[in-house]
Amino acid sequence: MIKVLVVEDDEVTAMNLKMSLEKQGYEVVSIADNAVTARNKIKIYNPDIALIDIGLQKTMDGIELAQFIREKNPLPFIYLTAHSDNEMLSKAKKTEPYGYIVKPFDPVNLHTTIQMALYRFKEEKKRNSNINELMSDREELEKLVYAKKLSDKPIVEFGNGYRHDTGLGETFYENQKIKLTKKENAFIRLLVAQLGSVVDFEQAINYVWDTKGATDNSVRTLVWRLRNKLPTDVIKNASGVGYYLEE
Amino acid sequence: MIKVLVVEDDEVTAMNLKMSLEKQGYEVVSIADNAVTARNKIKIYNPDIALIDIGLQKTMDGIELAQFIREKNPLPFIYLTAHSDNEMLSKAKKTEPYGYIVKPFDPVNLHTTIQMALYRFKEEKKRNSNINELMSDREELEKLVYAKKLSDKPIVEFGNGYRHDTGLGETFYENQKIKLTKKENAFIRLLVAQLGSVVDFEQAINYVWDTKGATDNSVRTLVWRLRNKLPTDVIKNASGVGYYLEE
DNA sequence: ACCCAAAAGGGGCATAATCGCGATATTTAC
DNA sequence: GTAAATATCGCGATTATGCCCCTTTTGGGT
Repeated sequence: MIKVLVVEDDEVTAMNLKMSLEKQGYEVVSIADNAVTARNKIKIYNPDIALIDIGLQKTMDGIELAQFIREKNPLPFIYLTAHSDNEMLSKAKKTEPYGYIVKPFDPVNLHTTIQMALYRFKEEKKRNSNINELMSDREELEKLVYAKKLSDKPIVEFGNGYRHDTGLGETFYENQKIKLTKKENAFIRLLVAQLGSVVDFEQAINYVWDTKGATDNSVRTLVWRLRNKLPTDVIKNASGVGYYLEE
Repeated sequence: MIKVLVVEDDEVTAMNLKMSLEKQGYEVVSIADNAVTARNKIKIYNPDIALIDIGLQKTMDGIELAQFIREKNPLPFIYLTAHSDNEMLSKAKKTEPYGYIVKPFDPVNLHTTIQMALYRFKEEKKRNSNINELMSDREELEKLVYAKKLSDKPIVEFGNGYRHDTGLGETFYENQKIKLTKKENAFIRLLVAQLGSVVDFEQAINYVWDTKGATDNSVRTLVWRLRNKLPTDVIKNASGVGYYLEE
């Protein structure tokens, strides 16, 4: 049986609604006379649909209640109204109600509107879950692309048997990866980027070191360590200038 | 001015509607007394909204007209009805009308219903274009993935005795499945996808964690837990860079 | 909605790796 | 030949990592 929550502060209207609904086979789980109560009742009874008097006076009006429902507890809702000024209308339409009934209500109209609202809600839910599926699909793809570090950046060859993958930022000698530290890697990247020309000290310091900077000797030490890790002698020195890679 | 098409075969009702609408500032571009005419009028006048008598007698009834509108010429439409049996109701709700008015209509109700319908239609249109954007986004990613042939190699071997099933997302050591948590699995997937190169911290965070992100320490802890579950030492560290799998 | 167990996050500290710098040897440029 | 530039090393400082523990968050089951 379809569970209906009635939110209406006029007792007479509320009872009329209740009777009319019950006669048509609906179950009125509760009647709330204000928005706060309504929120609680929704949590407790988990109704299938709510009929909301748009002109509730206390604490929060019907429109705010509808916004709460949209955000926190999706549920189809139908507005009940006695009259309607333009301001209220423009607010009400922003909540995209599932139906709208002008008092005094007609029982048949009530039934029809509820049925339509239930149907639309069901369909929208379906559509939303489809959309969510698509979204998570898309995210997975994005991650896959990211994981593979998809890049059309080139692989540069140098020395004799060296390969540097610009995308990965890694260096290989005869297809063997060379394990380097962060700064060593950075320096190699710089040398590769400048393949064919000399990297001077200042350039190296600016590129490899951030903020603090370093001395020329730091660069020399770095080169020394790097040379120890590279099987062959590919890092050449241009005396008085800097370093370069053998092509 | 908002252009309204009235589809109504009872002349008296039609004229009443027209007058009421015009008094409220709408422009009634045409009145059709049957569905076929209505279809043509829609093409000619391109109305903003249609009011459809649900009980049209000739050729095609209002419901079928609504279906035509949904499929061929999107437009918000509101049903008008004098009475409603259950069969008609169940058909009508499947077309998800933008509004529903019981005759005899109340002018204020008419206005309100039209405003709500127009608003909802506009919002739905926006949402749909967002969805379409997402879909085409996704398609492009898919193309990229296929172009780079990323989704190949269902089973990857590494370490010495490790096997990772890309499809299942499961990892085995000597044919023994290793039970891992969600994040552990995600990290392994990333390592496998990057087999042969280093996964840096930033990449790990982006891939394994969603939105919220994580700190480097989270990654380290994750690696630590993972290493506890793997019988041998296959996850290597590249100091200052990240982690990689032993091939 | 509630509870409980598993999973995840993050702090702290010990250990390990990296880095910077100075001292000294070696090479290079002229 | 000599001064400047560079290579080489070792040691202490700095930084990164491993490891463990405790707290918070998740997620499944009733």
